[in-house]
Amino acid sequence: MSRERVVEAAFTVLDRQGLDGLSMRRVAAELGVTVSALYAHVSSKEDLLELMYTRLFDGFEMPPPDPQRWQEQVRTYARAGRQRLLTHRDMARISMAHVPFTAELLPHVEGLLAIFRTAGLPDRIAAEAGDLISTYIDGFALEEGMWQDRAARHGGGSSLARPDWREMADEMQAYFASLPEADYPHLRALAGMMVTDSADERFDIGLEIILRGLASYLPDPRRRPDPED
Amino acid sequence: MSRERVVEAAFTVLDRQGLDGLSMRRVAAELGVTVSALYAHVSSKEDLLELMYTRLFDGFEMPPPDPQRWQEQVRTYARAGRQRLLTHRDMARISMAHVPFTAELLPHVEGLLAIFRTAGLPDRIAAEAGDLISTYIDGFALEEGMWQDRAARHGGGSSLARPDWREMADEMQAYFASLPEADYPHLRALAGMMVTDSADERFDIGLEIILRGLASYLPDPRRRPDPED
DNA sequence: ACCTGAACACCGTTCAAGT
DNA sequence: ACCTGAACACCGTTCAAGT
Repeated sequence: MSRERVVEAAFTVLDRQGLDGLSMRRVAAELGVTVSALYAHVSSKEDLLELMYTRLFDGFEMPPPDPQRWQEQVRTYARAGRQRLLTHRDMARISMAHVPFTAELLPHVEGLLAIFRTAGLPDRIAAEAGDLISTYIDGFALEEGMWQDRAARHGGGSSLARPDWREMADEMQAYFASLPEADYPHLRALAGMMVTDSADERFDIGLEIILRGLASYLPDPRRRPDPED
Repeated sequence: MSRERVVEAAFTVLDRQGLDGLSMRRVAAELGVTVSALYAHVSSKEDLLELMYTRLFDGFEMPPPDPQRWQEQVRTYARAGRQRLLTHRDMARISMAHVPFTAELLPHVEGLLAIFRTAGLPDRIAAEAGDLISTYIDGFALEEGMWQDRAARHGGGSSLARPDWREMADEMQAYFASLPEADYPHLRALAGMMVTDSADERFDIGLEIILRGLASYLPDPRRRPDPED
């Protein structure tokens, strides 16, 4: 049956039932096989989850570091990372529970550190930068997934129905608008854009904050100047 | 028996067995009671987890925003957040699965946004900044917890034994040092500080990167100048 | 080499029944 | 008002047995 087919079936179950509904028994059922049969190809559920995690990086090559374009390279890496996490339900939760220090994933870590270090960032900053943007990618995708789940649950009906964003956004708007003005002036002031801004925009803004912070550590003033407010 | 006692017992079980070992049955056993008895005080396991999450913020007041000291206020908030997450095992995992948009937690969100907005950050940046540092705190504590678990498992013996950091660090050092020099120059160059630097230092460095990024959006040049590399 | 069947030690949740 | 006991529909993992 091969490891590959087990992983594939696991992704199918994951997309249908979510991580909480991903059981070895359901994966086996998806393959038309008994549960115990899985253990010939996979040593445990955790092993299977790690295979799924590793799968995420398949076919994604790190570019050779270009000091002149380091910010653009990081942007590309981060956006691709988020997109990969969005290809399967609850994938961010799986990603957060793992660390890329395995043989297959180390080249990616090395490639990211290469970008930071050849850009001229101090070692201590470069060492932390990798963790920082990885955490950002996972964390953002995790929240995104939580809102999608919530919208899907509210939107009733079959689990195949895609989330009803309109209704969800209106509901959040109404909630924030209902808060006492005296106690929540800032939350009310920002509620609009927190709800209406697209996730892509918001992702890029957070990314830009981190990139500007990193750029501030460059010895020569290659840092981006425009403080467009 | 009261909700309070149930939550307390849940924390006891959590610290002993971790989140994966936290079951309603064990919480009941801790209280000397049948499982079904819990459902008189708590509507579900998810309800209990949410109570634990909310508990984390108990007794933590947000300071009135001071535009002159906004960076220090954010540092204090972030460090306190991480410390709270470290008071119980796997607490970061519980935190990441929840969103602070409940009645008890909204004042904290408001307080954080207040600091960013009165500091003079543009609204779009302020709106994203809250998520960004919350994600950073949770993500950092999550990783920290994973290393602690790994160290505890490696350190054999009873589950009460605190992790053997020395052994763990040496092992990681050896692992990185064993990587082919040609393929992993940057990882090898940074391995030392990734392993030896204290978690407190590393947390502050990541926090500083974010703060510098935020500061770059201030209209007036209150941004911190020193590019100490 | 690969799969089945049965078993073990667990889960969260519900609900009638007791006090 | 609070708890028990039993039941239901699930889990991950192991292991002897079959082909």
